[in-house]
Amino acid sequence: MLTDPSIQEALKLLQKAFSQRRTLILAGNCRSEYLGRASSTLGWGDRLVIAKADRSILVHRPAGYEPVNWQPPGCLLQTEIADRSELLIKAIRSQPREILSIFFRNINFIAICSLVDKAQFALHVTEEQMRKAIQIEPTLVEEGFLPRSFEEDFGESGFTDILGEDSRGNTVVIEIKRNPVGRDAVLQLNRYVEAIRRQIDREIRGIVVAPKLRRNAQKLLAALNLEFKPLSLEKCFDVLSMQKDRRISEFLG
Amino acid sequence: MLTDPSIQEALKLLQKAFSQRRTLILAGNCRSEYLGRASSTLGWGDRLVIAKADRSILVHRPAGYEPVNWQPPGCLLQTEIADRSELLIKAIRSQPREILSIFFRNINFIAICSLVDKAQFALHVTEEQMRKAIQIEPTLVEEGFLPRSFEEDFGESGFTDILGEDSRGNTVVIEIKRNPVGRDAVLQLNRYVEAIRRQIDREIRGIVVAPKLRRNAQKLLAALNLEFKPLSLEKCFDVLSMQKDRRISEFLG
DNA sequence: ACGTCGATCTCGAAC
DNA sequence: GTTCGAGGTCGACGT
Repeated sequence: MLTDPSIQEALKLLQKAFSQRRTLILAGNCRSEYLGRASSTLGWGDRLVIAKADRSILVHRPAGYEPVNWQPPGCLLQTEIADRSELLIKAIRSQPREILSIFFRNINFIAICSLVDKAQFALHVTEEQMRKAIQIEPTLVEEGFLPRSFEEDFGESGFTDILGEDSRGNTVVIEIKRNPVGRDAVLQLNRYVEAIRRQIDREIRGIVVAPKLRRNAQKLLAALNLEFKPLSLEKCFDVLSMQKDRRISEFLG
Repeated sequence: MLTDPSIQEALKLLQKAFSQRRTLILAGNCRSEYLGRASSTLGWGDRLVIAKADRSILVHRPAGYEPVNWQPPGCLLQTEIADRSELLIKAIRSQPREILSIFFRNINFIAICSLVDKAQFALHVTEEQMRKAIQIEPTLVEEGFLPRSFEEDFGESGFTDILGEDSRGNTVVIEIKRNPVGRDAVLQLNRYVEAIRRQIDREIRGIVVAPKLRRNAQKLLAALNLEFKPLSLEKCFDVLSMQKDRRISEFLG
């Protein structure tokens, strides 16, 4: 940890941090250039730079969620003195070829630390989990629904989320979305249904399962003769936690 | 700037930072919970928390480009003591309703600073700029191409990038992509072309303009009777900088 | 407010 | 390696 270091002191510390694969936090006045998939320039201003142990690097402005410049994990991190008085950090990626250069003319502080984080991140109620909930409890779609397969491949048209049959034996194609459904998802489902119609000469129903159907997609859905089944994330969560409880009680005897 | 502060010291500093709308950087051992559009939990580990003056907050693990938890700008930031010995940071957003809770049991350091950054960020050669380049130099599409309108609305099918005519007076629909084109973009163009065919009973050509056409999209393109015109970002950049030079020389007289 | 679309998207999984 | 779809996507722009 250094406060108001000279460029020379900073250089030494950064080289140490990079070679030892430690996490670096740096606040200072800098400008930056990026050249690669696109190109960008950013003039002088106070920013925060974070270089992680996995050799990813982020440049954050004092506002906004997203970094203004960055390089993904695995890049090559270099540092040197530029123009005699500026500290230059270069982050180079080779595939695709991209270079980020950050020039500092003043440094507020540098912090170097070794962070240990082995914890498991768990995100609940994703589309995958909605599918599992339907697998456990097919009536979430409708009474008598019978799932036959999950993530079926249909060649150039991609995948359906669930294929099954309704109580009358009709083929049912299901598209699951965790977010309110717009035209995109309806068209996507339609492509699957069309692809299956080309293969099977039978009655086929297409159902979008999601928390909500957007108003602008309603007409399209009707025009394509598809259906919508509302399913809340809370409901999925309930089904999944019930399953979990059951597994625990089975385990306990 | 505080190193190894007590929970009480940290609390005071954070409350000051939040009320004064300053940038906060904090490294420590924490766990977190998120509930909102989805829900997530993350166990104990060393992480970096950044709370900005615009009341956005990021939680970074020691690896990866993306924050593991976050809250976008404008959220409500609160801090308190939880379970007698833990520092709790709550970040609450109301639309949509989302709550992020971060519990610290140890704090390595806290840095608070006022960052000033008025610089303009300039990103070069986006799709918008490719469109401008074609507007300036229509032969980038083909000899004799005549742009008629840009970003034309076609109701439920969305927008075309450029509408125009070729040298024989045929209507031309153009879809611009800055990245290699896959099936998605081809299908998107096809939707536009179909939508126009429904309105106009004339010969219509659909052209995808992009740096590259992916192999998997070639068959689909041919099957739908659409065309591909390669256009590199460099070429667009040249045209745009030439235009800029011209504007400067016009300005100089 | 909602809807649409681009992004240096990132990330992961499947092939 | 490439390709593809999901994301608490974010952010910008339009209605």
